[in-house]
Amino acid sequence: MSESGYPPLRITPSPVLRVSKAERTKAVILNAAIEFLWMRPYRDLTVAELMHPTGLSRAAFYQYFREIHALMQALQDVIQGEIFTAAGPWIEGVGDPVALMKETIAGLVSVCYDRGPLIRALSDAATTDDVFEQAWSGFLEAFDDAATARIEEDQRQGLIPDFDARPVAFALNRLDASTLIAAFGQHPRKDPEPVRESLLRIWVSTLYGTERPGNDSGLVRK
Amino acid sequence: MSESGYPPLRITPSPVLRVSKAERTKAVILNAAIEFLWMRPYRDLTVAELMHPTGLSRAAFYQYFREIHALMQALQDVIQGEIFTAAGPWIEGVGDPVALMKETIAGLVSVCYDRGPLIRALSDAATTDDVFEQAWSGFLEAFDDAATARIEEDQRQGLIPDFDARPVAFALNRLDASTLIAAFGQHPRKDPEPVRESLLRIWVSTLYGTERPGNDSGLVRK
DNA sequence: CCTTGCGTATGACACAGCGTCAGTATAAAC
DNA sequence: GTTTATACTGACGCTGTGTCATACGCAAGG
Repeated sequence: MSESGYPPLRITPSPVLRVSKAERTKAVILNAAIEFLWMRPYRDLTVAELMHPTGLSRAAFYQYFREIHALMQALQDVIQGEIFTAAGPWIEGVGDPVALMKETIAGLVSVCYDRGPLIRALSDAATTDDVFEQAWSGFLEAFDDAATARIEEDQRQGLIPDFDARPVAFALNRLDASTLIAAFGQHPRKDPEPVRESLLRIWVSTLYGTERPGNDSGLVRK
Repeated sequence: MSESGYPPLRITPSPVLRVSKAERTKAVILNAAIEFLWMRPYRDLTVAELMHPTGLSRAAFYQYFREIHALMQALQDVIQGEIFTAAGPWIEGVGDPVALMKETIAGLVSVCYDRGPLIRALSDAATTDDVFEQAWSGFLEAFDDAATARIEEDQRQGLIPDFDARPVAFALNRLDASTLIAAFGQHPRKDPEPVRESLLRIWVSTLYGTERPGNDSGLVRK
């Protein structure tokens, strides 16, 4: 996991040749935004301040993004991918669901620790524009769908008790999002280990029953 | 619970006589804000639009509030009280902790349903100003302290398994806050019943163990 | 009935940030 | 080296903020 003080992400538009100037400049702006949002909150982001370190004019920004939320959208696209990937094991995996859960939570905590302030910026930006708010909650809802499906599947297999899956999935996803953002969204970030343990405890207790002693849950999926 | 379409809260400065004009005018502004935020998001709130229905000028606003976040602070003070009261049973109560939990969650869901859009406005406003952000997270942290103390007390009595209480309390509080705001923060609000059930399920499974059949948990506090 | 005084309210101002546009510079194509 | 397309810019008008100096209105005192 990256140390505080340096932004952990860098947009590089195709390492191999033949990239239009436009694409390169867009990446420059995106990286300036990442740099900015790594150290300072979204509310301080203005087009002028964003563009200053690039040496380009304020107006140049509008060549590449219709407005600041379009830039946030681009940032979301990048981070969204990382998060989906991290969540993969429990969502799609086969085998002991508690072990998969463990893996997924660990991955989520790791990504959110590494990207914390950026993710917080996305979440903050979502409250300031109705279109981008849609995009952000669309992202969260995609998780609701996935978790709901996973829970219902495990209910069919008798691994999870019978309850209305969607609102529980909804609540558990909000739990993750807001806990991770609150814990890692600003400097200094909290210690990730207790966060990981708590989230794991809550998910596992809620879905697969409480207090499993060993590493092996005794449950197997599929 | 109040029906959608009408703001559920009204500031009335001392029903009995002898109230300065200043206090009355302040209440007028506060009520205008409540009315506004009941139907429209925080991002649309401007001083001009806020003051228009009061018949007063924009400048008059600054006689009563240094800026818009001071008004939000005043709103927070009102709502914070309601929420603390609702949470009382589990935080301070004596007896079966699962029953108390049930009561507390029901109270929280009820208040947040009734005040949903206003609470969301507070939470949105918190991202746009560093001073008010402090105030809002101070409110949440007060809950962390209370829940941590409650969990540790129940751990001492052997009602809750031994784990690091604070991060779990932290996570469960973020769970409540963000789930309730996401569910009831805009029109149309979600059906409160499934939300209540899910939150209860998660809290109880995590703290007092899973799957208690009857109404009586068999546990007793104190 | 007319002043005086104080609390309340206002129009007008300077400032910050946004998004646009007509026009200029620069790179690419030939 | 000229033409053409692309990238970039300064300057403008607009919306919203927060702060003045000034005006209003109404009670108490002359």
